[in-house]
Amino acid sequence: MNEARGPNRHSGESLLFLTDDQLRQGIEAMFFAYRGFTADPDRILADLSYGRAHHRALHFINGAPGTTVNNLLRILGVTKQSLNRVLRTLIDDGMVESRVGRADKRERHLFLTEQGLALEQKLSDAQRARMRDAYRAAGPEAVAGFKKVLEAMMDTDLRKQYHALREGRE
Amino acid sequence: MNEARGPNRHSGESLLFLTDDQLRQGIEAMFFAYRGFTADPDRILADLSYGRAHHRALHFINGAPGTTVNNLLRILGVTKQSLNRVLRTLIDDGMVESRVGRADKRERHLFLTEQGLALEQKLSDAQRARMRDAYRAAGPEAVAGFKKVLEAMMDTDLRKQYHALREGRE
DNA sequence: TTGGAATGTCAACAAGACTGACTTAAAATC
DNA sequence: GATTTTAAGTCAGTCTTGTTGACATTCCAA
Repeated sequence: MNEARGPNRHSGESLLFLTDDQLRQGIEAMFFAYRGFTADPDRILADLSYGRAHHRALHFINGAPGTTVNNLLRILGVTKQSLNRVLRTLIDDGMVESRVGRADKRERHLFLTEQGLALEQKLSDAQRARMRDAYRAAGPEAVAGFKKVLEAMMDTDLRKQYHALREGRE
Repeated sequence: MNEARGPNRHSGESLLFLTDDQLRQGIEAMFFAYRGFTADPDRILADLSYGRAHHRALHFINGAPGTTVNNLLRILGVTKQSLNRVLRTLIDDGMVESRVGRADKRERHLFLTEQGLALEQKLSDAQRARMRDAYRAAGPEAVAGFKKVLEAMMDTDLRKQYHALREGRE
């Protein structure tokens, strides 16, 4: 509405995607998409009396086996008290194993047990299935754009961690 | 790794974006990007002893002035008790006005007050600024792909609501 | 007029985040 | 060798935001 007036007027078609309405639409798309993004694992977790926090821990321990508690803390962006509660239940339930560091005995290195690996698989299968369907429906070019925008949306330090994770897997 | 073996092997480059590793990367991108997405308004809200729930309510009331409580309930996907608590504080603080319906007096129509409008502006300015920077950095084609994938990721009913909101603004 | 729908309220509860203070053990530094 | 710093864990308390369940009110409609 009123694209020719107001502070967001623009000369050519090329900037249409930067109007307030377009940005607002993007914000709502993020909101609704994130709901979908978490919906499938949330359903599985509810039956196990686990929450999203447990999923996140499982996900990142799986992605970087042997990671330390401090490392995980940085990635998840929560306090150690908050993570500890979640980690405690996962260790008690035999999903995660905590091994004292060899070089530095203060550190605890975290690993998924077979059981933990199975749960992580189950959760990420559900999440990947939705991701796969969305990717397939949108096509490879859209996926490239999707990642490009998401990456640009991250905080600088989070973007670094995102890249560090990728490199660790190569 | 091992793209030529395993259950996710593929014949051509065109499907590279559907490997488990690629999907995992997309999942992490969503996680980190959503953190960035909420970071700026969260900082503003913290000073006002409001939370994300207040922001969401303000956002959607602003986008559809006069909406009913039930309507908002559907969009936000929370229980009325949960919304009511948030709405109560916003009404008490003079951010939101609740008017009894004219046609149906059971319904309450929700509007932002001037003060509420100002706060919503402040919050969405911060969020839009990040969105704008990300859009600008990624370019219009990437933005188109971004929206395409996000939309495909939504639940069917949420996608309908997303479209309904867009149509309401035209 | 009676049933059902929309709204609101009270109470209780849980997950998951937070802060702050403190301990233990080990490593690093002076 | 003594001191400081770091990593992890723990205890206690708080806050937000979500949940159920029960119940009252109002009002539309069959």
